[in-house]
Amino acid sequence: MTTQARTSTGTAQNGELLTPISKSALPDFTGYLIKRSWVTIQRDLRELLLGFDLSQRSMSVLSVVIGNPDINQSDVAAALSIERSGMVVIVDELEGLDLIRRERALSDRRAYALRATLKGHQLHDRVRAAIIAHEDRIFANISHAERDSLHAILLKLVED
Amino acid sequence: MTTQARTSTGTAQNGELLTPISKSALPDFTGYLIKRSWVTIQRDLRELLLGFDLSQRSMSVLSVVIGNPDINQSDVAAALSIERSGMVVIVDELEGLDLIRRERALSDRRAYALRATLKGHQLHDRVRAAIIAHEDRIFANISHAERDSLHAILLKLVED
DNA sequence: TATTGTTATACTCTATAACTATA
DNA sequence: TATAGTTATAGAGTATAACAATA
Repeated sequence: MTTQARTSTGTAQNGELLTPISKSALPDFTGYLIKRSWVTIQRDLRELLLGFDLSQRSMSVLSVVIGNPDINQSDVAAALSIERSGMVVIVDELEGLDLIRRERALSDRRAYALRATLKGHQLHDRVRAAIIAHEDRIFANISHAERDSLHAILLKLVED
Repeated sequence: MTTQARTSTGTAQNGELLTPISKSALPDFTGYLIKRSWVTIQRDLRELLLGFDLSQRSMSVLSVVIGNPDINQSDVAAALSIERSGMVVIVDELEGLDLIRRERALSDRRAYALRATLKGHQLHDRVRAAIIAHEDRIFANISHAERDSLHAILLKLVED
């Protein structure tokens, strides 16, 4: 059982990264490419949102609340495919930052009617612009046609 | 401050799901569509791999080891963009299932030379076939041309 | 000094169950 | 009975730091 050793280290002598992943079956799977893309994007996005005191989830909630004034927490959770229980801390966070408010729903005294504050709207606009710039960076080396195509295909995929 | 209540419940009277996410800024971001796609794919993939006693990470490691015989743990970690420390439990798991073996590297007594067993190769082939079928299901309602296009664009994106 | 594998730790995210007040 | 919000909890997954053996 003579086990021949590899050149090790992960960086070849010329300084170029050797990525043995290309020699596996993984790049054949579109699902795996989607995962890797998301990891890359997420890393940059997290940094960006940190500058606004936002997490990815809280930005998503803020965006849905702005698009759907007086929506309640359960419906936001359903829209984002997250659990109702997880909404509490996110809404707490956003309320603490004075970005949204929990108004009392008139027709149902169990529920809140979520609404963004002026500050919430203003921050959302700024973050939106920052994310557009971030995506321009991420997709810098693929053409506009390819980018549009990517967007359209993913939209169809997500819509089921 | 008259807060008009919404129709609530998340499912309209006709039984159709109302997804207010389409009324937010989120679907404008390709990054968010990638995230949602990954969540959808991952849910199905997890179930699939569970039937083989594999996690997503352990399947990835098995695949890289098979594609790069006698690779060491650090290089696998680098290829998959995960931490070296996280490799330990994954390799333990794969070794416990008799899918890969930790051989001693000849040239470097600190490192292991990872190699898949016969059982590992056979399982990998079966899982690979199952994932291909899984992706056929996931991408059932988009054309082959679009699917090829999606794959090519994501490949370019991941490669940097 | 630097690197491999390892352990411990912590932090985030997610998933589940149970409770209260309303419906 | 069922639902909205809440709390507590446990499980993943991930990231960091430190250590022993070896380079």
